[in-house]
Amino acid sequence: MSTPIALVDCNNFYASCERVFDPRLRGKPIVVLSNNDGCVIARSNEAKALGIAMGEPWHLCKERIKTRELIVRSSNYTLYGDMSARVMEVLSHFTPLLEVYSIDEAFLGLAGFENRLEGHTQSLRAKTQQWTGIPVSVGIGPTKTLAKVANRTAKKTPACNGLCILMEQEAQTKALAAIELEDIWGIARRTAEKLKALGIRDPLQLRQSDPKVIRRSFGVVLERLVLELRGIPCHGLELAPPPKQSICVSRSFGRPVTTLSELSEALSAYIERAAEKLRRNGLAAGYVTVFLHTNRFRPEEPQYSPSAGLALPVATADTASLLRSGNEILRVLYKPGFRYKKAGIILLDLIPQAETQGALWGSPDTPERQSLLSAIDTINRRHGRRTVQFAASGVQRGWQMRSDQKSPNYTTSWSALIAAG
DNA sequence: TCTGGGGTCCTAGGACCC
DNA sequence: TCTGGGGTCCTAGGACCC
Repeated sequence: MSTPIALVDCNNFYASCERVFDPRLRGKPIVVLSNNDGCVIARSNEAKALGIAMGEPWHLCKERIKTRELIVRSSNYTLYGDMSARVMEVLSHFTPLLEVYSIDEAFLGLAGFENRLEGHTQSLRAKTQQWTGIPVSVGIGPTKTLAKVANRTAKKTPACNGLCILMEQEAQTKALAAIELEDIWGIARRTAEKLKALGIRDPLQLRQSDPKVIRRSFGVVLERLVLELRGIPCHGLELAPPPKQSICVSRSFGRPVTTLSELSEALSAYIERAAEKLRRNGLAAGYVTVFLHTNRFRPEEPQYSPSAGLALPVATADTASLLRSGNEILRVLYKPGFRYKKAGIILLDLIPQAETQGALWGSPDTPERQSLLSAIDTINRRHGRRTVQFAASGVQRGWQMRSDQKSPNYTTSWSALIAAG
């Protein structure tokens, strides 16, 4: 038998968190709203029973649902993050093989528990509820995809008592027969439409289809999904969180914004937050992207959704540098005459801050500095953006340079560098 | 009037290098 | 000097997830 993988998922996580801190909410319909109280992002079972959909715009929902019972909360991510950490801590007592997959989900490797899956897991559920106040459901299968299916079955089937085990093919077939293509992890509307157009209408047909054919039409992602449905693991547990590749701060505006100065004010606030995130993670960014959006829910209005990026001469976590670059991009993107509804900043090319020992920003703008920048730029273009990690020791005379393993030619000589550039 | 925010991975094509 | 193949990088866009 293959190693069982469990998916532990907190039930109605944000709503359950609110309940932990306000027990009067128990048994009542609760919804939690997104930023600007824009739309519904969590619902208690009682709210689901009222027919409130995930992601439903709140302004439509409150027109429709007239129940005075309905309790509404704005989201409180600090609280949810804290509760999440507590839940994960409890789960770590039940296996060393723990992958924190999202704020409310974890994959657990259950090697060694094959003969007592049910007892071990029900004990895990009881302890999590007892120690954190958060109810969880568990699905178990030989692959992550089947564990996801099992978890969904556990939640939707009261007789499951919060636990569904799909280690045998017969049980897998039964569970897959009861769901739609769109219920499978990794399949959303577009892919489901395309599959159905090719005659693959349900999960069992997908499981039977030829992985190589699927790969040609849909790519490697769906090929792996077919294999996972057959019980062949393609996605292992990631026990250590992978390093961040990007940091994004974006917001919708409460009302449309038209002027450059208002956009700049908003964007600058986002950049400051992004720079704080960078520093908190001990990272520096080498590339900055800015984007704008008009209101996509107003197709009758002129639409404009530009974005542009800028490579920085040296990776930095300095707020002032990032502000300068971000606003420079914004001035290029901005066109008057549009009603902007959203803006954001994305920081990319993240490297550990320890690798940038200084910055060129503070140095005098001499011709020598210009030729150094241009030489580095050329080398980085040729060998990859991060080939030359630039380091200025600031007060000391001259510049030092470092290279990472990608660099074929390591040098500490500036004249050699300029010649190479 | 009112419709979230923060991510990842993959693909495809062109540029460039060896 | 010519040729081809293989590889990486870059960018934009699509699709999906929680």
